[in-house]
Amino acid sequence: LKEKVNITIHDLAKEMSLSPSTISRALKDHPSIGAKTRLAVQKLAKLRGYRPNIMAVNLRSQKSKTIGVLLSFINRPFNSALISGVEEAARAIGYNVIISQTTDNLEIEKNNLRALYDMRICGLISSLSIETLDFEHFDQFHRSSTPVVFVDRVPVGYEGYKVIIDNFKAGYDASTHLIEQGCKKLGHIGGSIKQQLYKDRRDGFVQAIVDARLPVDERIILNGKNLSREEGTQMAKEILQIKGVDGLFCANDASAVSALMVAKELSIAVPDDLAIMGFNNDPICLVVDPPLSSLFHPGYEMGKLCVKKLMEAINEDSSSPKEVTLSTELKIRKSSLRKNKFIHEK
Amino acid sequence: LKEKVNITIHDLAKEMSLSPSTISRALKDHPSIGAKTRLAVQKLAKLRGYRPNIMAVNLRSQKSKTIGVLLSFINRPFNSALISGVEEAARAIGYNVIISQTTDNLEIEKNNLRALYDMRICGLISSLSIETLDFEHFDQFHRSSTPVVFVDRVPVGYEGYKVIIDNFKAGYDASTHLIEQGCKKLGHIGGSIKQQLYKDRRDGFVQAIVDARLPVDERIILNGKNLSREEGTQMAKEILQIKGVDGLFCANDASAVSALMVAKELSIAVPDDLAIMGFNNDPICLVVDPPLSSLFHPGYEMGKLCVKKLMEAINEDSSSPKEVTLSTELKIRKSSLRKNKFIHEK
DNA sequence: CTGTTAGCGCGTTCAG
DNA sequence: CTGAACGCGCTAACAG
Repeated sequence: LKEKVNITIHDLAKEMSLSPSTISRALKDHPSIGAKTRLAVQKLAKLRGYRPNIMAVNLRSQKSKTIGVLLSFINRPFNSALISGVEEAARAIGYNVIISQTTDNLEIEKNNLRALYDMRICGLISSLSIETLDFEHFDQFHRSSTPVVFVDRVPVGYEGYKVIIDNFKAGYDASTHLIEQGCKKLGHIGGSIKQQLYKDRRDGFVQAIVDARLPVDERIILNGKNLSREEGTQMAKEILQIKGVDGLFCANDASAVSALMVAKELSIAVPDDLAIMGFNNDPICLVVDPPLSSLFHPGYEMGKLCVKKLMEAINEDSSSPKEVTLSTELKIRKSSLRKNKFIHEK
Repeated sequence: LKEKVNITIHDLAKEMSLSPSTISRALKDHPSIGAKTRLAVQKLAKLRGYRPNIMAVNLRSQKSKTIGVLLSFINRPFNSALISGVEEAARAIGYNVIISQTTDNLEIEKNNLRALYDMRICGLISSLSIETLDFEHFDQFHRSSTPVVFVDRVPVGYEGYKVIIDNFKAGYDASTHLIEQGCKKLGHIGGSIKQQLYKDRRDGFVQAIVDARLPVDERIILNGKNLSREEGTQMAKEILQIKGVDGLFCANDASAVSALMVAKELSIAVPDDLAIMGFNNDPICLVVDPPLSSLFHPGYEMGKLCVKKLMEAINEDSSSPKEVTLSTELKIRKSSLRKNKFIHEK
């Protein structure tokens, strides 16, 4: 019943009394094929609804035109924006996208990486799981010359392709903004120091305080594990029980929102008694009350850029730098705005 | 330099002075292979790091162990939760997941569907683009006996696999709740009536009003196009300029949040002067002020269930029904709670 | 300009 | 229990 639903070049060849290779060449505009046969072949192919068998093409060419994406959780605003950018850029140039999530578990990361390797993906885009400290499970790709682009959470000291932001500068800028708004005693809700990017945000934060000749108080500079809503609540409570904290820089928006809520519970006025900054600029920032200041972290653009870098690697185009640092942008909203309060963003 | 990074059964065969077919059989525990050779082969395979070439396996077996997912936008809370569920369930049984987004554009939907077809995916999970009214571009999968599971936005009158919620009931329940809270004049911000699910939500809403012997006022029952934040703002303004509207049921959370903001601008007290209900139970519901009541729409679970249904189709297991309707759940929060205000959810 | 041949790596007949 | 041979569908080298 499911007869000849997928026709092959052999079918066309037989029907036209030509050889399969002629069909193959005609379909891909090979110069050595005459215009009349070429057009005739293409016409019949279209008529019969011919579609090349990609599994055969892959086997033949030893590559798959498929990009693998590996990251912690698909359903997080930053990650899903990243994937969206990857998908759009990849699709536009005829590549497919296979996704894989680690749920921040190293064992799953290893297993899924293996599965992607087995699929013979032509390139990998990955952000490390929070637990990942060594990276030898990525070596299989290097050994088989499959390009890898790391994004966001990247290995320390890695020399290959990277698409990142300047986390130190972002942390510095965020804190400087708080200081400019008159904050004197700054706290920090940070992520796992296993990941360099959280260290960098923290270091930038501390440097800004030092540069402003303000005191650094280690009791209110905390680092968590996964920066969940719950963890944010806990850390905010811990920080806010210290007297006089008037500014708070959080390494993601979820924890910043938690801090906002804790402040509300404790009847601490935001921003007047406590100015708060988040990180990522998740959609959530615009709907909390007061709207949350944050650092725009360009997920979608980073996704598109990852694909671009991957193509440079595949095409062995070394004219561009392997490491790209995108700029973040301070999004100032009410949660941190003590002066010039007329500034208002929808 | 990239010498023998991928070893094949031929390599193993040569090394062990056996034939490739013996290796092949030994590796998959074929009963006709002796225990000693079988174990020896498996040991060497592991030692040499043998990995089957999936492209060859696919070509040989004419199938790919890859599930295609096609939906509007990856970076929307409901969709990314769905994808997350699909990925986890698929990965657990050794399937890969290819994603594809239509950006609610019919032409892109057709093109991407074609790309998925060409990949010879073994099953498709799809939610229709908002523009999609006829579905013949899905026929290619039916013709090639590739199972399709529709989810959420499903074709009208489709007889095959479907994973959905009861949108009529959800709309009815939402409105009934508003009525129970004392609302007398209910407005509705609805989605595109091109999609049955938005019609159903609206119909349920209207039915609840009728059943309560309250008047139905068409001027405050609107249907939009994409239910974006902006559209929500516009429709909310239109509805709230009619006097006496004291309840509002919105077909998604984005538009409900917009309505909340419009109410705030117009100094309309929520919930006392206006009770608001959203739909989907996006994370955003918990952080707006007041917290937004909504209908829990189980994206993650629906994703897992889609994979389950796909497997039933692939295994030709017809013992389960093709259509599954998951139940939604009313999440009552402050935005709609006029009575029993002590109820409180974190 | 076109046809023939060979092989990508695997699984699966059919022989032995 | 094991091996030889074949073909999945396509493309590229080698003829002519």
